[in-house]
Amino acid sequence: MQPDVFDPNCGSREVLNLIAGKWSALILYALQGRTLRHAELQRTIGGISQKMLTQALRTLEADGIIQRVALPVVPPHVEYSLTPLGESLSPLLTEVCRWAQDNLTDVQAARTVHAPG
Amino acid sequence: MQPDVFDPNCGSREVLNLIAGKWSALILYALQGRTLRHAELQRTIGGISQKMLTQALRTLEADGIIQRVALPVVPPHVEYSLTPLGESLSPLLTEVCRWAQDNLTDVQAARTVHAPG
DNA sequence: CAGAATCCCCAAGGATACTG
DNA sequence: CAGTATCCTTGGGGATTCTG
Repeated sequence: MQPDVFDPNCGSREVLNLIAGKWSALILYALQGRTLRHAELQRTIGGISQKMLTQALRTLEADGIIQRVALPVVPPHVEYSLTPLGESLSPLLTEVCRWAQDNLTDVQAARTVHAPG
Repeated sequence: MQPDVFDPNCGSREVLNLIAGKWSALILYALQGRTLRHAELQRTIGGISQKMLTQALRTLEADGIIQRVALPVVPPHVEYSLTPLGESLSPLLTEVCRWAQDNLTDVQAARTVHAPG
Protein backbone atom coordinates (compact mmCIF):
# COMPACT_ATOMS: atom_id res chain seq x y z
CA MET A 1 0.00 0.00 0.00
CA GLN A 2 1.46 3.29 -1.18
CA PRO A 3 1.34 6.44 0.90
CA ASP A 4 -1.56 8.57 -0.29
CA VAL A 5 -1.99 12.25 0.56
CA PHE A 6 -5.67 11.96 -0.32
CA ASP A 7 -6.08 9.60 2.61
CA PRO A 8 -6.63 11.66 5.76
CA ASN A 9 -5.27 8.83 7.88
CA CYS A 10 -2.06 8.46 5.92
CA GLY A 11 1.05 9.94 7.52
CA SER A 12 1.92 11.68 4.30
CA ARG A 13 -0.94 14.04 4.99
CA GLU A 14 0.86 15.28 8.10
CA VAL A 15 4.02 15.67 6.11
CA LEU A 16 2.14 17.74 3.59
CA ASN A 17 0.67 19.90 6.32
CA LEU A 18 4.12 20.44 7.76
CA ILE A 19 5.15 21.83 4.42
CA ALA A 20 1.94 23.79 4.09
CA GLY A 21 2.72 25.77 7.22
CA LYS A 22 2.82 29.51 6.81
CA TRP A 23 6.56 29.71 7.27
CA SER A 24 8.08 26.39 6.26
CA ALA A 25 8.48 27.21 2.59
CA LEU A 26 10.14 30.54 3.36
CA ILE A 27 12.55 28.97 5.83
CA LEU A 28 13.56 26.26 3.38
CA TYR A 29 13.87 28.90 0.69
CA ALA A 30 16.09 31.00 2.93
CA LEU A 31 18.30 28.06 3.84
CA GLN A 32 18.71 27.03 0.23
CA GLY A 33 22.40 26.28 -0.16
CA ARG A 34 23.58 28.15 2.91
CA THR A 35 23.83 28.12 6.67
CA LEU A 36 22.15 30.85 8.71
CA ARG A 37 21.89 31.76 12.36
CA HIS A 38 18.64 32.37 14.19
CA ALA A 39 18.82 36.15 13.97
CA GLU A 40 19.89 36.02 10.35
CA LEU A 41 16.90 33.90 9.49
CA GLN A 42 14.57 36.25 11.25
CA ARG A 43 16.07 39.19 9.43
CA THR A 44 15.85 37.41 6.09
CA ILE A 45 12.24 36.37 6.47
CA GLY A 46 10.41 39.60 6.99
CA GLY A 47 7.46 39.49 9.37
CA ILE A 48 8.20 36.25 11.18
CA SER A 49 8.16 36.40 14.96
CA GLN A 50 10.85 34.86 17.13
CA LYS A 51 8.35 32.41 18.54
CA MET A 52 7.10 31.17 15.20
CA LEU A 53 10.61 30.90 13.81
CA THR A 54 11.80 28.84 16.76
CA GLN A 55 8.72 26.67 16.63
CA ALA A 56 8.99 26.03 12.91
CA LEU A 57 12.70 25.28 13.22
CA ARG A 58 12.01 22.75 15.99
CA THR A 59 9.41 20.96 13.91
CA LEU A 60 11.53 20.92 10.80
CA GLU A 61 14.44 19.63 12.84
CA ALA A 62 12.35 16.85 14.38
CA ASP A 63 11.23 15.83 10.92
CA GLY A 64 14.79 15.60 9.67
CA ILE A 65 14.47 18.52 7.26
CA ILE A 66 16.97 20.87 8.86
CA GLN A 67 20.00 20.48 11.06
CA ARG A 68 20.66 22.53 14.17
CA VAL A 69 24.22 23.03 15.40
CA ALA A 70 24.78 24.87 18.67
CA LEU A 71 28.36 25.96 19.32
CA PRO A 72 29.21 25.89 23.03
CA VAL A 73 30.22 29.52 23.30
CA VAL A 74 29.01 32.59 25.12
CA PRO A 75 26.98 34.25 23.78
CA PRO A 76 25.27 31.29 22.07
CA HIS A 77 25.97 30.66 18.42
CA VAL A 78 23.45 28.43 16.65
CA GLU A 79 23.57 27.52 13.00
CA TYR A 80 20.80 26.11 10.88
CA SER A 81 21.23 24.29 7.61
CA LEU A 82 19.42 21.76 5.46
CA THR A 83 19.86 18.02 5.87
CA PRO A 84 20.12 15.86 2.76
CA LEU A 85 16.40 15.20 3.15
CA GLY A 86 15.82 18.93 3.36
CA GLU A 87 17.99 19.49 0.31
CA SER A 88 15.69 17.21 -1.65
CA LEU A 89 12.62 19.15 -0.58
CA SER A 90 13.99 22.67 -0.75
CA PRO A 91 14.09 23.02 -4.53
CA LEU A 92 10.41 22.13 -4.76
CA LEU A 93 9.38 24.82 -2.29
CA THR A 94 11.78 27.27 -3.83
CA GLU A 95 9.94 26.74 -7.09
CA VAL A 96 6.67 27.53 -5.36
CA CYS A 97 8.09 30.72 -3.84
CA ARG A 98 9.41 31.76 -7.22
CA TRP A 99 6.04 31.04 -8.80
CA ALA A 100 4.39 33.32 -6.25
CA GLN A 101 6.81 36.08 -7.20
CA ASP A 102 6.64 35.53 -10.94
CA ASN A 103 2.87 35.27 -11.15
CA LEU A 104 1.92 37.96 -8.68
CA THR A 105 0.76 40.24 -11.47
CA ASP A 106 -1.51 37.63 -13.01
CA VAL A 107 -3.09 36.77 -9.68
CA GLN A 108 -3.72 40.41 -8.89
CA ALA A 109 -5.25 40.91 -12.32
CA ALA A 110 -7.55 37.93 -11.76
CA ARG A 111 -8.66 39.39 -8.45
CA THR A 112 -9.52 42.70 -10.05
CA VAL A 113 -11.60 41.02 -12.74
CA HIS A 114 -13.33 38.78 -10.26
CA ALA A 115 -14.20 41.47 -7.74
CA PRO A 116 -15.49 44.43 -9.76
CA GLY A 117 -16.45 47.41 -7.64
CA MET B 1 11.58 46.34 -7.98
CA GLN B 2 11.03 42.60 -8.13
CA PRO B 3 8.37 40.83 -6.08
CA ASP B 4 9.97 39.35 -2.99
CA VAL B 5 8.34 36.71 -0.80
CA PHE B 6 10.72 37.66 2.00
CA ASP B 7 9.08 41.06 2.13
CA PRO B 8 5.99 40.83 4.36
CA ASN B 9 4.43 43.76 2.52
CA CYS B 10 4.89 42.29 -0.93
CA GLY B 11 1.78 40.83 -2.54
CA SER B 12 3.66 37.69 -3.41
CA ARG B 13 3.58 36.81 0.27
CA GLU B 14 -0.22 36.59 0.10
CA VAL B 15 0.05 34.46 -2.99
CA LEU B 16 2.39 32.16 -1.16
CA ASN B 17 0.02 31.94 1.79
CA LEU B 18 -2.81 31.10 -0.56
CA ILE B 19 -0.79 28.16 -1.75
CA ALA B 20 0.27 27.27 1.76
CA GLY B 21 -3.33 26.72 2.81
CA LYS B 22 -4.11 23.34 4.25
CA TRP B 23 -6.14 22.24 1.24
CA SER B 24 -4.93 24.20 -1.78
CA ALA B 25 -2.18 21.78 -2.76
CA LEU B 26 -4.51 18.80 -2.52
CA ILE B 27 -7.18 20.49 -4.61
CA LEU B 28 -4.70 21.44 -7.31
CA TYR B 29 -3.30 17.93 -7.16
CA ALA B 30 -6.77 16.46 -7.55
CA LEU B 31 -7.62 18.73 -10.49
CA GLN B 32 -4.37 17.91 -12.27
CA GLY B 33 -5.37 17.29 -15.88
CA ARG B 34 -9.05 16.67 -15.25
CA THR B 35 -12.37 18.27 -14.45
CA LEU B 36 -14.19 17.32 -11.29
CA ARG B 37 -17.52 18.18 -9.71
CA HIS B 38 -17.91 19.41 -6.15
CA ALA B 39 -18.93 16.05 -4.71
CA GLU B 40 -16.22 14.26 -6.66
CA LEU B 41 -13.60 16.59 -5.23
CA GLN B 42 -14.84 16.04 -1.73
CA ARG B 43 -14.77 12.29 -2.25
CA THR B 44 -11.28 12.43 -3.72
CA ILE B 45 -9.79 14.56 -0.96
CA GLY B 46 -10.42 12.54 2.17
CA GLY B 47 -11.16 14.54 5.29
CA ILE B 48 -12.08 17.88 3.76
CA SER B 49 -15.35 19.36 4.90
CA GLN B 50 -17.87 20.77 2.48
CA LYS B 51 -17.39 24.22 3.96
CA MET B 52 -13.63 24.25 3.58
CA LEU B 53 -13.82 22.85 0.07
CA THR B 54 -16.24 25.53 -1.05
CA GLN B 55 -14.21 28.24 0.64
CA ALA B 56 -10.93 27.11 -0.89
CA LEU B 57 -12.53 26.79 -4.32
CA ARG B 58 -13.90 30.33 -4.09
CA THR B 59 -10.50 31.75 -3.19
CA LEU B 60 -8.68 29.81 -5.86
CA GLU B 61 -11.28 30.94 -8.38
CA ALA B 62 -10.92 34.58 -7.37
CA ASP B 63 -7.18 34.29 -7.79
CA GLY B 64 -7.52 32.89 -11.28
CA ILE B 65 -6.18 29.46 -10.40
CA ILE B 66 -9.27 27.40 -11.10
CA GLN B 67 -12.32 27.80 -13.28
CA ARG B 68 -15.87 27.20 -12.12
CA VAL B 69 -18.55 26.26 -14.63
CA ALA B 70 -22.14 25.94 -13.44
CA LEU B 71 -24.50 24.23 -15.86
CA PRO B 72 -28.04 25.66 -15.64
CA VAL B 73 -29.75 22.39 -14.87
CA VAL B 74 -31.71 20.88 -12.02
CA PRO B 75 -30.21 19.49 -9.91
CA PRO B 76 -27.17 21.78 -10.17
CA HIS B 77 -24.14 20.55 -12.03
CA VAL B 78 -20.91 22.44 -11.32
CA GLU B 79 -17.55 21.59 -12.78
CA TYR B 80 -14.14 22.70 -11.58
CA SER B 81 -10.98 22.70 -13.61
CA LEU B 82 -7.63 24.46 -13.74
CA THR B 83 -7.07 27.70 -15.63
CA PRO B 84 -3.87 28.12 -17.64
CA LEU B 85 -2.47 29.93 -14.62
CA GLY B 86 -3.48 27.02 -12.45
CA GLU B 87 -1.94 24.59 -14.90
CA SER B 88 1.37 26.36 -14.44
CA LEU B 89 1.17 26.06 -10.67
CA SER B 90 -0.29 22.59 -10.36
CA PRO B 91 2.83 20.62 -11.33
CA LEU B 92 4.82 22.36 -8.60
CA LEU B 93 2.34 21.43 -5.90
CA THR B 94 1.95 17.97 -7.31
CA GLU B 95 5.68 17.55 -6.84
CA VAL B 96 5.33 18.58 -3.22
CA CYS B 97 2.49 16.12 -2.64
CA ARG B 98 4.54 13.38 -4.26
CA TRP B 99 7.52 14.29 -2.09
CA ALA B 100 5.34 13.93 0.99
CA GLN B 101 4.34 10.47 -0.14
CA ASP B 102 7.78 9.37 -1.26
CA ASN B 103 9.63 10.59 1.82
CA LEU B 104 7.12 9.65 4.47
CA THR B 105 9.32 6.83 5.69
CA ASP B 106 12.37 9.06 6.10
CA VAL B 107 10.41 11.70 7.98
CA GLN B 108 8.92 9.13 10.31
CA ALA B 109 12.36 7.66 10.92
CA ALA B 110 13.73 11.11 11.76
CA ARG B 111 10.91 11.64 14.25
CA THR B 112 11.66 8.37 15.97
CA VAL B 113 15.33 9.24 16.33
CA HIS B 114 14.59 12.74 17.50
CA ALA B 115 11.97 11.84 20.08
CA PRO B 116 13.26 8.79 21.93
CA GLY B 117 10.89 7.59 24.61
C1' DC C 1 22.23 35.85 20.89
C1' DA C 2 19.03 32.19 21.28
C1' DG C 3 14.97 30.86 23.14
C1' DA C 4 11.60 29.61 26.85
C1' DA C 5 7.41 31.19 28.93
C1' DT C 6 3.22 33.72 29.30
C1' DC C 7 -0.86 36.15 27.82
C1' DC C 8 -4.18 36.96 24.56
C1' DC C 9 -6.82 37.20 20.26
C1' DC C 10 -8.58 36.09 16.00
C1' DA C 11 -9.10 33.12 12.09
C1' DA C 12 -9.11 28.34 10.57
C1' DG C 13 -11.93 24.88 10.44
C1' DG C 14 -15.38 21.17 11.99
C1' DA C 15 -20.48 19.94 12.70
C1' DT C 16 -24.97 20.69 11.77
C1' DA C 17 -29.09 22.37 9.66
C1' DC C 18 -31.37 24.60 5.95
C1' DT C 19 -32.28 26.06 0.74
C1' DG C 20 -32.84 26.50 -4.54
C1' DC D 1 -26.32 18.44 -5.94
C1' DA D 2 -24.18 22.45 -4.56
C1' DG D 3 -24.15 25.25 -1.90
C1' DT D 4 -25.27 29.13 2.39
C1' DA D 5 -25.76 30.12 7.26
C1' DT D 6 -24.80 29.43 12.01
C1' DC D 7 -22.58 27.86 16.02
C1' DC D 8 -18.60 26.49 18.38
C1' DT D 9 -13.92 24.92 19.34
C1' DT D 10 -9.10 24.71 18.58
C1' DG D 11 -4.76 26.36 17.95
C1' DG D 12 -1.99 29.45 14.98
C1' DG D 13 0.40 33.14 15.86
C1' DG D 14 1.58 38.03 17.61
C1' DA D 15 3.53 40.86 21.59
C1' DT D 16 5.98 40.92 25.54
C1' DT D 17 8.93 39.52 29.22
C1' DC D 18 12.57 36.90 31.24
C1' DT D 19 16.94 33.91 31.28
C1' DG D 20 21.61 31.39 30.43
